[in-house]
Amino acid sequence: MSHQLDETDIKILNHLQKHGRAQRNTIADIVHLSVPSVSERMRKLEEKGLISSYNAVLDSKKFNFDITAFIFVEVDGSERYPSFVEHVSEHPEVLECHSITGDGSHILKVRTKNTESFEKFLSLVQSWDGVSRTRSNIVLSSFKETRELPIERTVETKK
Amino acid sequence: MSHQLDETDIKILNHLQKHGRAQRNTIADIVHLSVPSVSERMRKLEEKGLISSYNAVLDSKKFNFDITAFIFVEVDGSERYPSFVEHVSEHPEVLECHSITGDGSHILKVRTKNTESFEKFLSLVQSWDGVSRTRSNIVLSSFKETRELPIERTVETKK
DNA sequence: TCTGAAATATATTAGAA
DNA sequence: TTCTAATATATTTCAGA
Repeated sequence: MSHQLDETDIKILNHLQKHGRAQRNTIADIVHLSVPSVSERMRKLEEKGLISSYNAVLDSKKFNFDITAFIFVEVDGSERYPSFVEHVSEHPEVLECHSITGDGSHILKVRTKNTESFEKFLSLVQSWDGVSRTRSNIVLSSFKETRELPIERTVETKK
Repeated sequence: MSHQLDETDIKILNHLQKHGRAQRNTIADIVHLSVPSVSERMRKLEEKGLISSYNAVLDSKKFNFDITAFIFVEVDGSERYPSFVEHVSEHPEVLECHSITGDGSHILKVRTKNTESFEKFLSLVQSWDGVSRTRSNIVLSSFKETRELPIERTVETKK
């Protein structure tokens, strides 16, 4: 099944990607539609699951999360992947967990308050069943960090 | 300067991290305060910059973004970092760009529609001044992907 | 800071084109 | 799908504790 989105839907989505709490009348002005029309479109976009969620993004620095790191993990034996992923999901300091091609089977993006808590978490990861090696890259500075998708009019969406 | 957040602020922030468009009366019920009190607290949290932004998160799959990859880039000579970062910032397929410790000077998180567009972007990166090497890890599957911070009551925030 | 009541703004529903 | 008008909700303002 394939959704068809027009220019207006794209504009609405692009505005919501940047302004998640935007009011319907603000969006109505932008797309030159009435408020009920915008409401109806938003409802459909949400219903179809095109919008996964709305989130407030907090300022990491102001909450004293000083360490961001990428950890490459080599988990030996794919039969151990599920238990690894389960461990990961229990730890909120893990912002991302992906299985990847190339060296290492998984990459984690981790955020902690300081080097001490990072080191502690790293040790924990290394203690998990199947974890044979890790390699960490600590972030020194971040220039861009977003989840905004570059969607366009010509984009055909599916499923 | 140091902010002092109480249990109620934390609850509000945690709810907004998961439900960015939550209404004030819903939050008021959760924290057992009146709506004006919740409004006032939200206003302050935003004003202090603790909340950086509110965003709608779109479903990558439904928009046919099939490729997510991490690219390690080695940029030779730190005097070339600024031009590299500038290039990066012009490309919306780059979701993240960080300078890091260890091998490679930067890591990019990139999202494209398909392998073709990824390959094209990778070639472009390799053509930028100062880029001497890249190493890519393509994401096979993602188990967790969030920007939610694990904030708690005891957290002392600063600045 | 908080609350409740009033005023205002925003969102939803109904009905027609 | 869209609109306008009517209704319902939500938010803000403000007086008072």
